[in-house]
Amino acid sequence: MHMVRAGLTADRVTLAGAELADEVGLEHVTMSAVARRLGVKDASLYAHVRSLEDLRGRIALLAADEKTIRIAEATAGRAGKDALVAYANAWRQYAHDHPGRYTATQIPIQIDPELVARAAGPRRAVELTYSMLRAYALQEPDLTDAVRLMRSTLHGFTSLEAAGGFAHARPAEDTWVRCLDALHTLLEHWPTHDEGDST
Amino acid sequence: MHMVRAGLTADRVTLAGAELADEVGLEHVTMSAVARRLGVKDASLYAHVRSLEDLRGRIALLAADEKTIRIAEATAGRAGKDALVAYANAWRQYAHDHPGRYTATQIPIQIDPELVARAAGPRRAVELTYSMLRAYALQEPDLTDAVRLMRSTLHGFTSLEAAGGFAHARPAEDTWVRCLDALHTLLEHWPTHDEGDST
DNA sequence: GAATATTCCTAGGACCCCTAGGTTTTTCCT
DNA sequence: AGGAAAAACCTAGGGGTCCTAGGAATATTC
Repeated sequence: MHMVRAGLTADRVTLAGAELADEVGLEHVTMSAVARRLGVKDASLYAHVRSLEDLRGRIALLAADEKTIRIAEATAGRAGKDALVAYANAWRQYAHDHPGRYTATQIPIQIDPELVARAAGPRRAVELTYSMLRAYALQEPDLTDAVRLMRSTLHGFTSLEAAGGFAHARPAEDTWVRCLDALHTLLEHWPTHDEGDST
Repeated sequence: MHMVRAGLTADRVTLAGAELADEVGLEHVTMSAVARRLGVKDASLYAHVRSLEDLRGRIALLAADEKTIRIAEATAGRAGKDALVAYANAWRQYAHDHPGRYTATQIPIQIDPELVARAAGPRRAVELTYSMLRAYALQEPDLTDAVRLMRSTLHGFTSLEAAGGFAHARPAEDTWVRCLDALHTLLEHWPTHDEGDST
């Protein structure tokens, strides 16, 4: 007659939501569905998670953390083009392995600031990118611009690829390799400007 | 006593949905909300639009058309870096002016094929990109790769920018200009490979 | 072992998607 | 012009979702 408890926790709820997102897509992650997966009534989740919006934010933070860890492991001990390729591949691979979690990172975020503060992922990710680009010896503000270009390109590519944006004519994989080559060359010959515009 | 009709049509419903998306975000575009905006009961919309999913698809196609037209107008009569900058600015400006419509173009699309066939937007967009890059005299498959890199970078940048991905330290506008410079130089010095890898 | 805090539940309101079938307006045909 | 046919819009309602309020069962703490 002992009713055994499910042992819920904010993290366990978030994880269930993340798994569900990878399986059926983030837009189908609902309170009811997560509750069903955990063998619990939907109302029970609200003791651990403020709202569906909140749950989505937590999934996004989880994904950011996981992605950062993967990139850190992949780039450890590498430098220059080696590091660049490892960084980019880890990014893309994470998006492939966890499509639902990855799309969670794209949503215009409205997350509890207190949560964000505790999550090391995003901050760590920026540091990683900067140190990965160190080999190219760029000076500020070019370094910041290069970081942003990197993130834009990687995010754009994986995002378009996931949405089926590349027709089947040429394998996305081949384009990916060439784009990394191109980024590498670009970073080596970054067009530095004198601050004064000639207009 | 004449009940005046709203004069609904698939296009008018789509437009109302698109406007709503820009105002309150695509995720808040609901059948009921669109119906309210049109002064109509939600059930009335189903005579013109198959479902909410269908409506979202139509908004995405509308956005693709509009964006393509803007880019076409902006790049008309330009070539080389001029054309590149005009193309990219038109893209980014559209995303700024119509954030809801723009995010509609990002969703992994599941649209009625018959609708897609009638919409000239996407096809036209690809042609535009190819002809814009013609000035750089790339040969296939480099041309396709360059097109994909362009789209990835532009989409990634505007998407990250919209999501608030760039901290306030350096104005996004400045980074944007530098990125366009970088893309231009990259396209001029595209790293062509001999087909055989030396491994 | 009793008091307290926590976990999970039931009940229910408000909203949303979508279908079925009826009523009113418009269009079309002769 | 008048009637038939088509289209536009409605009401009614089932089933799902999010979320709150408050109650019952289980852990935890002293």
